[in-house]
Amino acid sequence: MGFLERVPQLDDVIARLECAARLEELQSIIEWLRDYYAVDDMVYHWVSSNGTQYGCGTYDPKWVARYLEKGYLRVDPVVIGCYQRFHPVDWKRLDWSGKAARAFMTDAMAHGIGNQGYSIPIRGPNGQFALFTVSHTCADDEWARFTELNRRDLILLAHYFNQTALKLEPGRKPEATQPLSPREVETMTLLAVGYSRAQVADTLSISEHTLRVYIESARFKLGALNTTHAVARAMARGQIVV
Amino acid sequence: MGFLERVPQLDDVIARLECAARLEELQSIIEWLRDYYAVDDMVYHWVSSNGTQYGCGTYDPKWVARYLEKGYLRVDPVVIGCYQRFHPVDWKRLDWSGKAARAFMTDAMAHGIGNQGYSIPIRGPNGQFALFTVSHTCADDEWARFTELNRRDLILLAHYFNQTALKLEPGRKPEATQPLSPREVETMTLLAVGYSRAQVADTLSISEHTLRVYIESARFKLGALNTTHAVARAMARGQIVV
DNA sequence: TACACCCTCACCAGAATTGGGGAGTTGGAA
DNA sequence: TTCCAACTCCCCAATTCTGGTGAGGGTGTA
Repeated sequence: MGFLERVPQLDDVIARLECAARLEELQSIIEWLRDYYAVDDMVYHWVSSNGTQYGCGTYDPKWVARYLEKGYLRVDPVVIGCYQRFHPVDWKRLDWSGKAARAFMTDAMAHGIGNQGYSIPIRGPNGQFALFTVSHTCADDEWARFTELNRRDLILLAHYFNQTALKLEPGRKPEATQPLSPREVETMTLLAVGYSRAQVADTLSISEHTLRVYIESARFKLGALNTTHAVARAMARGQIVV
Repeated sequence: MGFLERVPQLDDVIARLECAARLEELQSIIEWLRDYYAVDDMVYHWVSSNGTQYGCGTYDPKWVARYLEKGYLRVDPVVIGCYQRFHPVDWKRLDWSGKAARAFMTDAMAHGIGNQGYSIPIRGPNGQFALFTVSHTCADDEWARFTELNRRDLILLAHYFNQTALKLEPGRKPEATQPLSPREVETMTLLAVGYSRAQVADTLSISEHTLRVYIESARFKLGALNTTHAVARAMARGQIVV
């Protein structure tokens, strides 16, 4: 029935990804894929809401170390650009203006990063954000052909890499997200869309005193220091929909 | 090179999706897919951050109307469950306890919704959230075989449906996201992690007066009514990373 | 050279939020 | 039944936030 049932190699890779019991295994899989596609580099990089980072890929370790040391995460136009969009994006279409971005690019080039790149952003609840990137050194038209041909492979691979990485994420369980009660959810939601406490209380037809109890209890459950923090956490954890 | 280059039918559907110039075309494509996979129903449903909803699919219009009228969006365990996870999920694995959920299920059954279902959540920045769902009436083992076989097709289709829907979304352009200055980003970020204004000013080594200017200007740029709203918007739009 | 934007600082008064208390009802779960 | 969690209401005082206006120096672009 399925479109894809006749592609044993994709099946194999996905099966290997799904069976992986340790994050280290992803490294060998991604190296295999790099060779299969005959590109310079292939990288899966994931950032969770609490700042945890994990990555596997074929970048020069020196470049990875420098990237972390320099805090390039907040400069890299690939990360910034992908953070704000959903679709796979060619590096050429990103915003490389700005002093910091250009300095970053020359530094990357000096460390052997290819002039072409294609990155697939992946998002999940709890502010999860991951990138699956392919990079290469070649001419524009050759790169266009490559991405056109392999886009769908890469989307699927990005998805399964992320699935496996999330499954194996070590610091996942401790975040025992305490569920909010319906009233607390309503309260947080209305606060997140700009209502003042008085307006929220009015909207929910309860007294402002009662409302404060909800804010307090939600704040406690979310481990937040103040109302703004509580709303931010509730959003980041996907407990409210704004 | 690519794993998938030999699957012309998937190419065709994706090409049709990418060429679509109007949301109505998605409807005929999804009907075609429903027939191709020989399932009861197939639905793409998307909710944007401003509450806009869009859907196309093969559900009975009466059920869709009832769903909207009853506000089932906030009751439906499929939506609630998928909102908090990233991976495709079988309906059987969702939490159907709770009075509201059970009432919803019997109502859905009465409207001819299948007993089996498989939903793929899709997420983007700006709180975008979409669901691609396949539903059918059959036995558990038959359904397990179906999902096992077609999971990857469905992931790709979900992706391309979402891509097209976002591209065609009418209320998308007006959201001219005004970029925040570095200081404004720092301010919003620190507020989002629970710092008080005094703490933020201290951390940034500026006076609290200055800090207020940033908050005010960020609030203005974000079109926010207060600080909490500004932080929520900055987060939802991916302008700060918490 | 303008112009625009960013960063920095200041004043003031009113409005809103916050941190502690305590207490009663309801409905579902053990 | 008993217990717990959720929902509702109330007081008070200190702290914090908000809204408006003004002003100077730096940097980069047109």
